Amino acid sequence: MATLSDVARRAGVSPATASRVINGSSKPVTEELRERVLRAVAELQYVPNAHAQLLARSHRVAVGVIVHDVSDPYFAEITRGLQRVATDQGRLLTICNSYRDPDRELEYVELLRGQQVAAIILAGSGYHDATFTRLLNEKLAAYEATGGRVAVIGRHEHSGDAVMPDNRAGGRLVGAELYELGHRAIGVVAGPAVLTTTTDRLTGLRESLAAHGLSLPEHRVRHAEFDRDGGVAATAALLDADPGLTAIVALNDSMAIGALALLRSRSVAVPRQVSVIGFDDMPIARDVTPALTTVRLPLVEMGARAMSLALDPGAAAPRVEVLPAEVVRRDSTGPAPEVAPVRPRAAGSGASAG
Amino acid sequence: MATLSDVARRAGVSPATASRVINGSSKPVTEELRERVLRAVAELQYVPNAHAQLLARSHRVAVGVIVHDVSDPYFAEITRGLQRVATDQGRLLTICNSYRDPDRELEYVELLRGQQVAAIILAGSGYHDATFTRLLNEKLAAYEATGGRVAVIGRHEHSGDAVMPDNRAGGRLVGAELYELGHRAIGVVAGPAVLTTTTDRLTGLRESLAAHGLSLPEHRVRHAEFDRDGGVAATAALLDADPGLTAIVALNDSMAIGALALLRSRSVAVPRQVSVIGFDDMPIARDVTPALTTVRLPLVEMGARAMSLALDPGAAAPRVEVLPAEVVRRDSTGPAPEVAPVRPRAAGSGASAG
DNA sequence: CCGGGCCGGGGAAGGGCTTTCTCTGCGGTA
DNA sequence: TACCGCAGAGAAAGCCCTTCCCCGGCCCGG
Repeated sequence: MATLSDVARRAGVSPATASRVINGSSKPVTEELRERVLRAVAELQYVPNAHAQLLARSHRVAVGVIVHDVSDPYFAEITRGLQRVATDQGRLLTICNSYRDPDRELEYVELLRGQQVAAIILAGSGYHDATFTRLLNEKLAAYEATGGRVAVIGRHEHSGDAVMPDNRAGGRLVGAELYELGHRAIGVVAGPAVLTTTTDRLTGLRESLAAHGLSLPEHRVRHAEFDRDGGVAATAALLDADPGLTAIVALNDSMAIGALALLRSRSVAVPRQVSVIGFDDMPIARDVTPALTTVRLPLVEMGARAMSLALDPGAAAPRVEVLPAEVVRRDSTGPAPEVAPVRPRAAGSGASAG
Repeated sequence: MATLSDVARRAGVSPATASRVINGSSKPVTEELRERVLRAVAELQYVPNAHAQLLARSHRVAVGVIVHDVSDPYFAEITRGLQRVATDQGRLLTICNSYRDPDRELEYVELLRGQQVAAIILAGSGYHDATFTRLLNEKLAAYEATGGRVAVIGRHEHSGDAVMPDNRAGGRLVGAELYELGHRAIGVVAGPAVLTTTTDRLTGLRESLAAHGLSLPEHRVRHAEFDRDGGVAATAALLDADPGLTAIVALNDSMAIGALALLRSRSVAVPRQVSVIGFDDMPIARDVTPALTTVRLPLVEMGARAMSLALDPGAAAPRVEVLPAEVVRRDSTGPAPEVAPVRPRAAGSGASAG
């Protein structure tokens, strides 16, 4: 690789001058030398060594984000928001996928610290795991102690700047929505119990049902992976155990899509026999059939806000921005049927399917 | 930030020894010093400066990939394959989104070069743009000249190692499939004409139709963005101009989903009135309604192969791996209806919709 | 008893860049 | 004419780490 001194030598100037031309330093350089340098750069196809630059420069320009999985639309949207603000401020964004592995998450914090990023953003649910939380907070504290900035999205456990989607309120909206439609036999297709996002949404849902005197027994909540196939599995388990359900709450849209797939495979009409409601409102939600009723979270906005917090010098007190959830009514929910709606697969005859 | 010399000082050893302990060098260090160093590392929460390490070490460990957009499932799948192989070989993957902007793509090549990556992988369609192609090849050549490795996915323009999905054969499969089902009035919802992926698929389609004596007039091909909304727009234009179409070919699945959405909004039954076929087989294809018939490309495999090529020292001759396409029949295609199937929105009376 | 070889450890030279400081030479002012 | 100041260029000191090379002990063999 050509180096700066190669360029300088070829242009017949000192490395200092070459550097000044290349970086557009404030220090003036005569037009002639400037041109000689630029010509040398072009001829040698010179590209500065980014690592050497970072080492020599004082201020850090990159920002890191740790998500569960960018190819999950939920994080893809958040990342879009992060990216937008980062780019606006001339910063590079490094994306790390933890694939929901807490250990990997810890490793990535170290990695990003080693990369000298200006800020670390943690997106995605936290874990109910005291040891992990302590370890993570230690690492983050160490990072912050050396001037690093930290912002989190949707995590209670960190005490600094945070953007919080109102998962609990969203859960309440789901409960209210279904209650109004007359549903009383409600099953929940939930993500891993260890994720705070799961429990927050569930808590909200329970709260609103409780307000109407309904309870949500444990056997009507099935935990599985937070993805399409998890949704299929949990829905199947739910229906097998309790064929009388009239509504299924999926705690995210991916699972809801799995639920729809399973219901279709069992020829259960949605929403005539069973209503399905999701959570997040990812873009594909409007394109499945029936179009998915869901709780919308302002994902892009969440990303953008988090990046702004991370790049802002930071107030003394931690800033927490709570972003509201709202119901988006589409075609997968409807009034509860009046008769037992789901026939067990084996059963062949009987009951009109009004 | 604590530095290596901080650690060394605290442990009462030289930086050289500290470095050896931390990196597990082959040079032996007595147990006592080793422990002192490790304790100091823990106490100071020391993390090596990755940039300094890269500068000091000779060999490059990171690999860069430039995709159009990772949040597009097509690239998400490819990236998954890349990632898997990279991780297996202990390498870090840096992902860059060009958002289909050729200039940004050029910039990212420079950026990755500056980052001293061991290899650059270009995923996603090339462009019909001679100037851009020349510029890109120059930059890549310069990179390769300094020992960098390059592999491309689905691009003809680069002469080195490549993984090529067989887009043209895939196009032919689409044509054959629809012809067999009796479709003669076929419209194409195409991506930007400037992308080679678009033209390759189109060429294949034309070939197979021509083999049956059919032609594909220009007005039955509508170009738009390669995404859902592009699919909506192009399908609308197609149907408005030519209500007699019995089949719509979308040149990728995102556009196909847009096509389905538009058809649904116009109450056109799929596949009874109009068949829809996509391309790529992204995961969501099976979950839309009707489930999408499409041409499957082994996306993850493509990524994995490309990374293997990139990390392999490389033969003298460029290696090109062509991966086959195959039709996945689902529910969005069916026999062509016998009577004119689509009534213009405005028209109210007439023709039975058998 | 002395010299060579080996082992554990440190000194110091980079690696490529930025930036401060220094130096030169010029123009302007008294 | 003498001096001051400044613009423009270069020398060199880092930034933090790795690794080559060397050094001092020790053990062993001659």
